[in-house]
Amino acid sequence: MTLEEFKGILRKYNFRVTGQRILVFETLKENENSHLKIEKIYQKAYKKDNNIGIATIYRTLDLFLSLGIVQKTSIEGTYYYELMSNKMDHYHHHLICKNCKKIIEVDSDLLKSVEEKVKEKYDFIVENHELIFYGLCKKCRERNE
Amino acid sequence: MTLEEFKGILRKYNFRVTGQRILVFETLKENENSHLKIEKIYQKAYKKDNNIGIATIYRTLDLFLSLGIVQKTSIEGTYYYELMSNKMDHYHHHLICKNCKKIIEVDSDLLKSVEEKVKEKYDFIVENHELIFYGLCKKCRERNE
DNA sequence: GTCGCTGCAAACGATTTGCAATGTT
DNA sequence: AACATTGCAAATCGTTTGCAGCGAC
Repeated sequence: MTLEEFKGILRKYNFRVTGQRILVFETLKENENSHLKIEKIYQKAYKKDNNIGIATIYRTLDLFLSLGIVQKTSIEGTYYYELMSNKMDHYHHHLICKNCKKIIEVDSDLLKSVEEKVKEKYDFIVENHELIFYGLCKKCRERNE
Repeated sequence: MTLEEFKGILRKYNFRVTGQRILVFETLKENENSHLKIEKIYQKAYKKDNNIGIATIYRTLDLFLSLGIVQKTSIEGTYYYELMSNKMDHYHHHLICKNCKKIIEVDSDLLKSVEEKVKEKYDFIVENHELIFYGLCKKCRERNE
């Protein structure tokens, strides 16, 4: 999503294009492959404009969520935010390294066959899922040898 | 896990068998197939003994967690507790119905082949995982027809 | 009798809210 | 000019902590 597309979404729904909203958008954009907690987003935004308040970060992220601009993921009790990309609509998995805590994004559809089994066995139709694998990434395995 | 086995675990590690610990254990035991938030556990325990304080619930659940008596799962920003059963050690999935919010436990190992793919593609070794499917259970589909 | 455990209330951290000032339209 | 948005500080919520008294051993 480009900055202009982003502004377009705000205008389309009659929300104002403010400096703070652009700031938060750009912060997320610059960290497109990370997963940031609210506090981290606030710190990064604050560095660029030390006038922004944390309440604005909360309100802005809530707005972005309701407009489908960001996606939020709950991992071990805290929420992480990332810009929505179209690939992640249904297929959204994370690998979390126990050691370095890095969060790796997985974008392929690993679960099609699993969802079919769930339908058969539990008569439950899956619309979305959240899958987190905990383990060790390559680097951390090598470091521990 | 029986009450006597539970007391055995406490004694084994030199923790005292108190009325409150038994109360929390029994509350979890009576709701073996549900997933309860802290607040709910407190309410249920409070009904049986309106002298118990919520701080005790927090401390007791922390203790149970460290002793492997309960398992806690983070779902959409809050933690849910349930008595540990041996089947759930590695294979622990949940189906959450969007409509009735019921949480259905899945105990079969659906992900063996997926974990192999993760190893190949991301060079990441999975030690544990948390999988949540969001969708519609049978009852809610019928109700909405 | 010792000391681990508990209830209470105060403290804490994360999030939300009310409101006057500001910025976008 | 109208009013949506913001920063600030106070309020609120869930969780943790310190401590005196109680209860298990």
